[in-house]
Amino acid sequence: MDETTFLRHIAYDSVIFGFSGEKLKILIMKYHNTGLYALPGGFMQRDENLNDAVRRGLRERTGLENIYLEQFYTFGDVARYKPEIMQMILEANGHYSEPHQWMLDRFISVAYYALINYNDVVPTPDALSDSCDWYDMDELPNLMLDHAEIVAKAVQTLRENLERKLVGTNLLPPLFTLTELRKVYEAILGEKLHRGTFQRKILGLGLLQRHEKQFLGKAHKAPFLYSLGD
Amino acid sequence: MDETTFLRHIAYDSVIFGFSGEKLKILIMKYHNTGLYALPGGFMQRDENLNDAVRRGLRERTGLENIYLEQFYTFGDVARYKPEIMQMILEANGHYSEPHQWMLDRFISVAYYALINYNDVVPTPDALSDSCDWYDMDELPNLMLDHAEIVAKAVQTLRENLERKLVGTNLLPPLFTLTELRKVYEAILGEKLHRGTFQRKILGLGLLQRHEKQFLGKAHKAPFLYSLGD
DNA sequence: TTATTATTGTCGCATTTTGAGACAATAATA
DNA sequence: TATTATTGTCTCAAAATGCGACAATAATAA
Repeated sequence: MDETTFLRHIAYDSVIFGFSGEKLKILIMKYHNTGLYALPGGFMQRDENLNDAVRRGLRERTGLENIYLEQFYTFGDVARYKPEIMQMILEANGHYSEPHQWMLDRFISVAYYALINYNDVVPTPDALSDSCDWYDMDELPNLMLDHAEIVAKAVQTLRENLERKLVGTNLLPPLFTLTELRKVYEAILGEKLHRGTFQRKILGLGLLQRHEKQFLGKAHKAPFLYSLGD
Repeated sequence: MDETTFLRHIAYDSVIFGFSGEKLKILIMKYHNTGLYALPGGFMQRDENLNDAVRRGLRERTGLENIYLEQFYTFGDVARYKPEIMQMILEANGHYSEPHQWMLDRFISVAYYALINYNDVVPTPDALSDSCDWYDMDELPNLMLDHAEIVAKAVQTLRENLERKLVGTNLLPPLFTLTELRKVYEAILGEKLHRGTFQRKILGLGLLQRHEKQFLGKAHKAPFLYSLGD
């Protein structure tokens, strides 16, 4: 990780959303011996597309390829330049050496959000952090720098996009029921939706394909499974 | 303009929209002796907020303060790194010296669009360019690098935001008629809108204040003037 | 075998929103 | 005083939405 590999002043942060079946969750990292919580982020290699750098980081953190990813804002205030915080993180990891000094300079951060299937992810911390865990969206720890603001803007953008694209399916397995999809919408929007109306609207888009029924051994009618694309 | 003033690798580009009364227009710059057309852009000072850097550039180019400004995407592909083009621009301006070498490095560009009142702007070129003029949105010259893609994404984002916010008024003077506002919408969306329906919807938002009538000396009923905010 | 339970797919109806034409009002001109 | 072009507003049909209802059904209990 030397300064000739990466572009100076440019970082990215990612808000990684997952859905547990009930609540919307976000992947948060904790740095060694500092008590600092942060969004997963990283730097851009000199010969690498910005989007590819983010995908590379997500792959390392989640093990997943082909993630649904959307860039939503670039944060560039001077106020987010706090070298003493990065210094603290580096020192807590035993990095006092010259090759890391470039990380103490000012950065702007391009922010992305990702939607992934909660169940096929094993969160993996990076070299500087000792954990990488799911947190309920409404029970996040105190995040460093402007990361709380980044999360807020991610949620806002996700809500706006939810009404335009059929995006919620990325938080579910390939086959899902309409009730599961509705619960995703409810978790994102933070409100209950009428079952009949939701069903009519989603099916009316003509974007879902119906498959065989899902028998869960429950004492009631079994729902159909659906997948994206017809 | 030396390399210690600005952050390396970071630029911005702005898509500045104006409305002539009929068509949507964009401000385009032409570089001296090169035949190259480009969006107005610039660099970020080391002690400056990203948004402030863009406002500074807009002020220099249009003379306006308090412009409606929206960040919409950050372009970071390797393919947009073409040092020979910047080299050509610098040489055409007689800048062969070391202090400009940092401009030949790779840049990512944060893109903004601005909505301004066409009538109170005198476009002003910068040091490297010899003109700065309005072009009809559907008659743009060939733009350098990925600037055509930037314009396309700006238009797409503007259309999406048009339905959410009452944003078209920024392209008009403080007082305007509903017909003028409708023509702005039609120019942005690229389609005719029904007069009665448009009027009902806009007034139904309750965001416009009605003022005295506008008498233009035309042989027909005079329209009311409106302003934003009640 | 038959009733019970919980949930699903879908329908119907009232309400709201939207699309499109119509018509009187009116500012200037003929 | 009639004509012209455009405005503000209305009405009616069509489409979309909100919300409850009801039969269907998969498993369990009686």
